[in-house]
Amino acid sequence: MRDTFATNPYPSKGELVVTFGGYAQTEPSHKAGPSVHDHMLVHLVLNGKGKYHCMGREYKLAQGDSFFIFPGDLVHYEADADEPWEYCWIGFRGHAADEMLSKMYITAQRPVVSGRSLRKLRLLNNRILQSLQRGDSNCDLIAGGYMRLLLAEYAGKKANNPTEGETPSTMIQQQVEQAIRWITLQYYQPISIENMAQSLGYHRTHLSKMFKQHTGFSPMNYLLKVRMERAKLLLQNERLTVDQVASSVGFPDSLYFSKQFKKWFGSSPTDYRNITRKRDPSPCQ
DNA sequence: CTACGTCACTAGGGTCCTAT
DNA sequence: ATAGGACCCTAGTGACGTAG
Repeated sequence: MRDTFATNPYPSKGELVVTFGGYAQTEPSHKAGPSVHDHMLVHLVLNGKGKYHCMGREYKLAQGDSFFIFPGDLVHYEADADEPWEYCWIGFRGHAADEMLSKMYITAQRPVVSGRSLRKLRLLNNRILQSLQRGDSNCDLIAGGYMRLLLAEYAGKKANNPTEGETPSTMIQQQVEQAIRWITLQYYQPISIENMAQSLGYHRTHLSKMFKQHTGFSPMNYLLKVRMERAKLLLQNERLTVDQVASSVGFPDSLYFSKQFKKWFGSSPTDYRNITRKRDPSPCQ
């Protein structure tokens, strides 16, 4: 099977909507991220090995394992150098998805699921991908249906609830997670770390230290990362000017935004837009 | 020992302005 | 739209103190 990517051309505003899906046989040590997503993602490892980093923890994954990515969480993952993983993924959103996952105890603190039938998971992933590739007016409905079956498979016979041996997340971890949520919800507004620390009930200095210790990023860098990832997505919308994109991600000054964008990605916003336009002339292929 | 606050210092983020 | 320079202020960080 060749590397594949398909988007849902008619995404509804339903409670559980599949937005895109894909398949890839990665190169050795291939890296994705660190990045923040504005939707949920589930990856199923079909073959090989890799590592997934989420909330400051590392998870080693192999065939049959799945990992979830939650909106607003900074994550990265990497294929094994000797046995790079082959995986498929589904992007989805909707308030029901959140609820379903938390009922299964699948959270940012417990993002990995093992021990489910690889055959069934692979089949459902394929069905979702095929329905997106067909791209007809029913694909949203069909993909959404298969997505429910997929989540039911993850729910499985035995719940994914915490085992006794595992330690619950500490107060500090919870505060850092709260700070991350705060940033991902407020990134489009002018944010001061002082304000954020105050609203979370901590001293600015202390919060910065905790944040860096748990995420590897300073709060300011993390905020910048969230903004830049979001800007990259918005730039794919041809109807938005650079100025509009800048103000949508919390930069009142588009000049300063351009500088930061170039510093972050190595090309200016307009260059980036031109490059992606050339590379991917039709958004839903 | 851990969690948190305070202080002082420094790097660089953010803004403004001008030029292209 | 982008680049570059100047300047001010904010954020990051290390060292140290305090409370439980």
